[in-house]
Amino acid sequence: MNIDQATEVLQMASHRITRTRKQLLQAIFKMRGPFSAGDLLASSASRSSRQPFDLVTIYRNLPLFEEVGIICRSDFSNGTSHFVLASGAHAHHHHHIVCRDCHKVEALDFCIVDAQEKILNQMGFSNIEHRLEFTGTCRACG
Amino acid sequence: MNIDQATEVLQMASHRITRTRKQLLQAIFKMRGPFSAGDLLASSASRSSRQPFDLVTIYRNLPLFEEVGIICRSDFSNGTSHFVLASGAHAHHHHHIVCRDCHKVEALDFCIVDAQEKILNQMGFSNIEHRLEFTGTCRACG
DNA sequence: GTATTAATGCAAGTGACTTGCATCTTGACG
DNA sequence: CGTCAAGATGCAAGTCACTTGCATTAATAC
Repeated sequence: MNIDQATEVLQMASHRITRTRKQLLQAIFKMRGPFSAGDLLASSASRSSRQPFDLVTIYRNLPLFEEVGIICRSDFSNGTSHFVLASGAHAHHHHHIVCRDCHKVEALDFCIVDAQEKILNQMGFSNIEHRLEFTGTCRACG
Repeated sequence: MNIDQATEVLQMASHRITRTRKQLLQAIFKMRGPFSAGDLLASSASRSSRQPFDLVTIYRNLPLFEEVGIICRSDFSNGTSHFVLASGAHAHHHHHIVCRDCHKVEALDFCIVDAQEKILNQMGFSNIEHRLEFTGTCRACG
Protein backbone atom coordinates (compact mmCIF):
# COMPACT_ATOMS: atom_id res chain seq x y z
CA MET A 1 0.00 0.00 0.00
CA ASN A 2 1.24 3.46 -0.91
CA ILE A 3 -0.28 6.91 -0.45
CA ASP A 4 -2.19 6.79 -3.72
CA GLN A 5 -3.73 3.45 -2.85
CA ALA A 6 -4.64 4.69 0.60
CA THR A 7 -6.30 7.74 -0.93
CA GLU A 8 -8.23 5.53 -3.30
CA VAL A 9 -9.40 3.32 -0.44
CA LEU A 10 -10.71 6.39 1.36
CA GLN A 11 -12.50 7.57 -1.75
CA MET A 12 -14.04 4.15 -2.33
CA ALA A 13 -15.48 4.30 1.17
CA SER A 14 -16.94 7.77 0.38
CA HIS A 15 -14.66 9.79 2.57
CA ARG A 16 -13.42 13.12 1.34
CA ILE A 17 -9.83 13.63 0.34
CA THR A 18 -8.99 16.78 2.21
CA ARG A 19 -5.75 18.70 2.37
CA THR A 20 -5.32 17.69 6.02
CA ARG A 21 -5.97 14.01 5.31
CA LYS A 22 -3.40 14.04 2.52
CA GLN A 23 -0.82 15.57 4.82
CA LEU A 24 -1.71 13.10 7.55
CA LEU A 25 -1.23 10.20 5.15
CA GLN A 26 2.12 11.61 4.10
CA ALA A 27 3.19 11.80 7.72
CA ILE A 28 1.95 8.28 8.40
CA PHE A 29 3.74 6.80 5.41
CA LYS A 30 6.97 8.38 6.60
CA MET A 31 6.71 6.68 9.99
CA ARG A 32 9.08 3.82 10.73
CA GLY A 33 7.45 1.35 13.08
CA PRO A 34 4.57 1.99 15.44
CA PHE A 35 3.46 5.59 15.94
CA SER A 36 1.05 7.40 18.23
CA ALA A 37 -1.21 10.40 17.74
CA GLY A 38 1.42 12.45 19.53
CA ASP A 39 4.11 11.25 17.13
CA LEU A 40 2.07 12.53 14.22
CA LEU A 41 1.56 15.87 15.92
CA ALA A 42 5.28 16.13 16.59
CA SER A 43 6.14 15.22 13.02
CA SER A 44 3.94 18.02 11.70
CA ALA A 45 5.17 20.52 14.25
CA SER A 46 8.75 20.01 13.17
CA ARG A 47 7.96 20.84 9.55
CA SER A 48 8.00 24.59 9.86
CA SER A 49 6.44 25.32 6.47
CA ARG A 50 2.82 24.58 7.30
CA GLN A 51 0.61 24.67 10.35
CA PRO A 52 0.71 21.52 12.50
CA PHE A 53 -2.18 19.09 12.59
CA ASP A 54 -4.86 19.60 15.16
CA LEU A 55 -4.74 16.75 17.67
CA VAL A 56 -8.51 16.38 17.37
CA THR A 57 -8.20 15.82 13.64
CA ILE A 58 -5.55 13.20 14.24
CA TYR A 59 -7.72 11.45 16.82
CA ARG A 60 -10.67 11.48 14.45
CA ASN A 61 -8.76 10.23 11.45
CA LEU A 62 -6.78 7.42 13.03
CA PRO A 63 -9.86 5.27 13.73
CA LEU A 64 -11.12 6.06 10.24
CA PHE A 65 -7.87 4.98 8.63
CA GLU A 66 -8.02 1.89 10.77
CA GLU A 67 -11.57 1.15 9.70
CA VAL A 68 -10.74 1.28 6.00
CA GLY A 69 -7.63 -0.79 6.50
CA ILE A 70 -4.83 1.73 6.00
CA ILE A 71 -3.43 1.26 9.48
CA CYS A 72 -3.75 -1.24 12.33
CA ARG A 73 -3.98 -0.53 16.01
CA SER A 74 -1.05 -2.02 17.86
CA ASP A 75 -1.12 -1.31 21.55
CA PHE A 76 1.71 -1.72 23.97
CA SER A 77 -0.38 -0.88 27.02
CA ASN A 78 1.64 2.14 27.99
CA GLY A 79 -1.59 4.08 28.16
CA THR A 80 -1.01 5.39 24.64
CA SER A 81 -2.48 3.81 21.50
CA HIS A 82 -0.06 3.01 18.72
CA PHE A 83 -0.69 2.21 15.09
CA VAL A 84 1.30 0.69 12.24
CA LEU A 85 0.82 0.83 8.50
CA ALA A 86 -1.44 -2.04 7.49
CA SER A 87 1.17 -3.16 5.00
CA GLY A 88 4.71 -2.28 5.71
CA ALA A 89 7.50 -3.90 7.60
CA HIS A 90 4.96 -4.61 10.34
CA ALA A 91 2.17 -5.94 8.17
CA HIS A 92 2.33 -9.68 8.77
CA HIS A 93 1.08 -11.36 11.91
CA HIS A 94 3.70 -10.88 14.58
CA HIS A 95 4.25 -9.66 18.11
CA HIS A 96 6.59 -7.40 19.99
CA ILE A 97 8.77 -7.40 23.00
CA VAL A 98 8.89 -4.22 25.01
CA CYS A 99 11.70 -3.44 27.41
CA ARG A 100 10.39 -2.91 30.91
CA ASP A 101 12.84 -0.07 31.44
CA CYS A 102 13.49 1.82 28.21
CA HIS A 103 10.26 0.76 26.47
CA LYS A 104 12.15 0.01 23.32
CA VAL A 105 9.97 -2.09 21.03
CA GLU A 106 11.43 -4.96 19.09
CA ALA A 107 9.49 -7.01 16.55
CA LEU A 108 9.33 -10.81 16.67
CA ASP A 109 8.86 -12.93 13.58
CA PHE A 110 7.55 -16.03 15.26
CA CYS A 111 4.49 -16.87 17.26
CA ILE A 112 4.49 -19.85 19.58
CA VAL A 113 4.40 -18.81 23.17
CA ASP A 114 6.40 -21.38 25.05
CA ALA A 115 9.26 -21.67 22.61
CA GLN A 116 9.36 -17.92 22.38
CA GLU A 117 10.52 -17.17 25.85
CA LYS A 118 13.56 -19.34 25.33
CA ILE A 119 14.41 -17.53 22.11
CA LEU A 120 13.96 -14.17 23.78
CA ASN A 121 16.37 -15.29 26.42
CA GLN A 122 18.90 -16.02 23.74
CA MET A 123 18.23 -12.54 22.35
CA GLY A 124 19.42 -11.07 25.61
CA PHE A 125 16.15 -10.39 27.39
CA SER A 126 15.81 -11.47 30.97
CA ASN A 127 12.92 -11.73 33.35
CA ILE A 128 10.50 -12.31 30.54
CA GLU A 129 6.77 -12.24 31.02
CA HIS A 130 4.10 -12.42 28.40
CA ARG A 131 0.55 -11.34 28.05
CA LEU A 132 -1.77 -12.93 25.57
CA GLU A 133 -5.14 -11.43 25.02
CA PHE A 134 -7.97 -12.36 22.73
CA THR A 135 -10.83 -10.21 21.63
CA GLY A 136 -13.89 -11.47 19.88
CA THR A 137 -17.61 -11.12 19.86
CA CYS A 138 -19.29 -13.37 22.37
CA ARG A 139 -22.41 -15.35 21.64
CA ALA A 140 -24.59 -12.88 23.54
CA CYS A 141 -23.34 -9.93 21.48
CA GLY A 142 -22.88 -11.94 18.28
CA MET B 1 -2.35 -16.48 50.38
CA ASN B 2 -4.88 -15.16 52.88
CA ILE B 3 -5.27 -11.81 54.57
CA ASP B 4 -2.97 -12.69 57.46
CA GLN B 5 -0.23 -13.80 55.13
CA ALA B 6 -0.64 -10.66 53.05
CA THR B 7 -0.35 -8.57 56.20
CA GLU B 8 2.76 -10.42 57.19
CA VAL B 9 4.31 -9.87 53.78
CA LEU B 10 3.71 -6.15 54.12
CA GLN B 11 5.23 -6.12 57.57
CA MET B 12 8.29 -8.06 56.39
CA ALA B 13 8.84 -5.41 53.75
CA SER B 14 8.62 -2.71 56.48
CA HIS B 15 5.32 -1.22 55.48
CA ARG B 16 2.90 -0.16 58.15
CA ILE B 17 -0.27 -2.08 58.80
CA THR B 18 -2.79 0.71 58.84
CA ARG B 19 -6.52 0.56 59.32
CA THR B 20 -7.06 1.56 55.70
CA ARG B 21 -4.66 -1.05 54.38
CA LYS B 22 -6.39 -3.75 56.38
CA GLN B 23 -9.76 -2.72 54.99
CA LEU B 24 -8.31 -2.56 51.50
CA LEU B 25 -6.95 -6.08 51.85
CA GLN B 26 -10.33 -7.28 53.05
CA ALA B 27 -11.99 -5.72 50.03
CA ILE B 28 -9.39 -7.23 47.70
CA PHE B 29 -9.72 -10.69 49.17
CA LYS B 30 -13.46 -10.50 48.63
CA MET B 31 -13.06 -9.79 44.92
CA ARG B 32 -13.92 -12.51 42.46
CA GLY B 33 -11.76 -12.23 39.37
CA PRO B 34 -9.96 -9.14 38.12
CA PHE B 35 -10.77 -5.82 39.80
CA SER B 36 -9.91 -2.19 39.18
CA ALA B 37 -9.27 0.74 41.52
CA GLY B 38 -12.83 1.83 40.80
CA ASP B 39 -14.17 -1.58 41.81
CA LEU B 40 -12.50 -1.25 45.18
CA LEU B 41 -13.90 2.24 45.64
CA ALA B 42 -17.36 0.98 44.75
CA SER B 43 -17.07 -1.97 47.12
CA SER B 44 -16.25 0.34 50.01
CA ALA B 45 -18.94 2.84 49.09
CA SER B 46 -21.60 0.17 49.24
CA ARG B 47 -20.68 -0.79 52.80
CA SER B 48 -22.54 1.95 54.59
CA SER B 49 -20.93 1.41 58.00
CA ARG B 50 -17.61 3.10 57.34
CA GLN B 51 -16.27 5.84 55.15
CA PRO B 52 -15.24 4.74 51.66
CA PHE B 53 -11.61 4.50 50.63
CA ASP B 54 -9.98 7.51 49.10
CA LEU B 55 -9.17 6.82 45.46
CA VAL B 56 -5.69 8.22 45.99
CA THR B 57 -5.04 5.72 48.74
CA ILE B 58 -6.20 2.92 46.48
CA TYR B 59 -3.94 4.13 43.69
CA ARG B 60 -1.01 4.33 46.03
CA ASN B 61 -1.55 0.94 47.61
CA LEU B 62 -2.22 -1.14 44.52
CA PRO B 63 1.34 -0.78 43.15
CA LEU B 64 2.67 -1.48 46.64
CA PHE B 65 0.62 -4.66 46.98
CA GLU B 66 1.83 -5.61 43.54
CA GLU B 67 5.44 -4.98 44.47
CA VAL B 68 5.32 -7.25 47.51
CA GLY B 69 3.48 -9.93 45.55
CA ILE B 70 -0.02 -9.80 47.00
CA ILE B 71 -1.64 -8.96 43.67
CA CYS B 72 -0.70 -9.04 39.99
CA ARG B 73 -1.46 -6.47 37.36
CA SER B 74 -3.63 -7.91 34.64
CA ASP B 75 -4.50 -5.40 31.97
CA PHE B 76 -7.22 -5.73 29.40
CA SER B 77 -6.27 -2.55 27.58
CA ASN B 78 -9.60 -0.88 28.16
CA GLY B 79 -7.74 2.09 29.52
CA THR B 80 -8.27 0.82 33.06
CA SER B 81 -5.75 -1.26 34.98
CA HIS B 82 -6.99 -4.45 36.54
CA PHE B 83 -5.43 -6.63 39.20
CA VAL B 84 -5.95 -10.14 40.49
CA LEU B 85 -4.94 -11.81 43.72
CA ALA B 86 -1.48 -13.28 43.29
CA SER B 87 -2.83 -16.61 44.38
CA GLY B 88 -6.44 -17.31 43.94
CA ALA B 89 -8.62 -18.74 41.23
CA HIS B 90 -6.60 -16.65 38.80
CA ALA B 91 -3.17 -17.46 40.12
CA HIS B 92 -1.92 -19.94 37.56
CA HIS B 93 -0.64 -18.95 34.17
CA HIS B 94 -3.61 -18.26 31.94
CA HIS B 95 -5.16 -15.71 29.64
CA HIS B 96 -8.50 -14.08 29.05
CA ILE B 97 -10.88 -13.39 26.27
CA VAL B 98 -12.64 -10.04 26.34
CA CYS B 99 -15.85 -9.41 24.42
CA ARG B 100 -15.41 -6.57 21.99
CA ASP B 101 -18.89 -5.28 22.82
CA CYS B 102 -19.82 -5.96 26.43
CA HIS B 103 -16.21 -6.30 27.69
CA LYS B 104 -17.12 -9.37 29.66
CA VAL B 105 -13.94 -11.18 30.66
CA GLU B 106 -13.73 -14.94 30.49
CA ALA B 107 -10.76 -16.94 31.72
CA LEU B 108 -9.00 -19.51 29.54
CA ASP B 109 -7.23 -22.51 30.98
CA PHE B 110 -5.03 -23.29 28.02
CA CYS B 111 -2.21 -21.50 26.32
CA ILE B 112 -1.28 -22.35 22.78
CA VAL B 113 -2.13 -19.59 20.42
CA ASP B 114 -3.11 -21.22 17.17
CA ALA B 115 -5.19 -24.00 18.63
CA GLN B 116 -6.84 -21.50 20.91
CA GLU B 117 -8.70 -19.54 18.30
CA LYS B 118 -10.41 -22.70 17.15
CA ILE B 119 -11.46 -23.53 20.67
CA LEU B 120 -12.74 -20.02 21.21
CA ASN B 121 -14.80 -20.41 18.09
CA GLN B 122 -16.36 -23.51 19.57
CA MET B 123 -17.05 -21.50 22.72
CA GLY B 124 -19.21 -19.15 20.68
CA PHE B 125 -16.85 -16.28 20.02
CA SER B 126 -16.58 -14.94 16.50
CA ASN B 127 -14.22 -12.57 14.80
CA ILE B 128 -11.41 -13.49 17.12
CA GLU B 129 -8.18 -11.57 17.25
CA HIS B 130 -5.34 -11.96 19.65
CA ARG B 131 -2.55 -9.86 21.02
CA LEU B 132 0.51 -11.38 22.50
CA GLU B 133 2.98 -9.19 24.25
CA PHE B 134 6.21 -9.88 26.04
CA THR B 135 7.96 -7.72 28.51
CA GLY B 136 11.45 -8.28 29.72
CA THR B 137 14.62 -6.43 30.46
CA CYS B 138 16.77 -5.94 27.40
CA ARG B 139 20.52 -6.43 27.36
CA ALA B 140 21.11 -2.69 27.48
CA CYS B 141 18.99 -2.25 30.61
CA GLY B 142 19.88 -5.66 32.08
C1' DG C 1 -21.07 27.96 -9.74
C1' DT C 2 -23.82 26.52 -6.04
C1' DA C 3 -25.61 23.75 -2.44
C1' DT C 4 -25.12 20.05 0.61
C1' DT C 5 -22.91 17.70 3.82
C1' DA C 6 -18.65 16.03 5.61
C1' DA C 7 -14.37 17.61 7.81
C1' DT C 8 -11.90 20.78 10.53
C1' DG C 9 -10.38 23.32 14.63
C1' DC C 10 -11.09 25.65 18.76
C1' DA C 11 -12.79 25.13 23.47
C1' DA C 12 -14.35 22.57 26.93
C1' DG C 13 -15.22 18.01 29.00
C1' DT C 14 -14.04 13.15 30.67
C1' DG C 15 -11.73 9.31 32.90
C1' DA C 16 -7.89 7.32 34.88
C1' DC C 17 -4.57 8.26 37.24
C1' DT C 18 -0.53 11.38 39.75
C1' DT C 19 1.46 14.98 42.64
C1' DG C 20 1.71 18.48 46.40
C1' DC C 21 1.07 19.31 50.84
C1' DA C 22 -0.88 19.61 55.36
C1' DT C 23 -2.65 16.43 58.78
C1' DC C 24 -2.93 12.14 61.06
C1' DT C 25 -1.31 7.45 62.66
C1' DT C 26 1.78 3.73 63.31
C1' DG C 27 5.29 1.48 65.54
C1' DA C 28 10.09 2.01 67.37
C1' DC C 29 12.26 3.73 71.33
C1' DG C 30 12.69 5.43 75.89
C1' DC D 1 2.73 3.34 78.58
C1' DG D 2 4.02 7.99 76.47
C1' DT D 3 6.68 10.37 72.85
C1' DC D 4 7.94 11.32 68.36
C1' DA D 5 9.76 10.84 63.61
C1' DA D 6 8.75 8.85 59.46
C1' DG D 7 5.37 6.83 56.83
C1' DA D 8 0.40 6.91 55.41
C1' DT D 9 -3.67 9.35 54.42
C1' DG D 10 -6.90 12.52 52.16
C1' DC D 11 -8.18 16.68 50.08
C1' DA D 12 -7.23 19.65 46.13
C1' DA D 13 -5.25 20.42 42.07
C1' DG D 14 -2.65 18.78 38.10
C1' DT D 15 -1.55 15.70 34.06
C1' DC D 16 -2.22 12.84 30.09
C1' DA D 17 -4.67 10.72 26.48
C1' DC D 18 -8.35 11.11 24.56
C1' DT D 19 -13.65 12.71 23.35
C1' DT D 20 -17.54 15.83 22.51
C1' DG D 21 -19.97 20.18 21.14
C1' DC D 22 -20.41 23.47 17.95
C1' DA D 23 -19.56 27.02 14.73
C1' DT D 24 -16.76 27.57 10.55
C1' DT D 25 -14.67 25.85 6.36
C1' DA D 26 -14.12 23.21 2.24
C1' DA D 27 -14.80 18.96 -0.83
C1' DT D 28 -17.80 16.82 -3.90
C1' DA D 29 -22.32 16.15 -6.50
C1' DC D 30 -25.20 18.58 -9.33
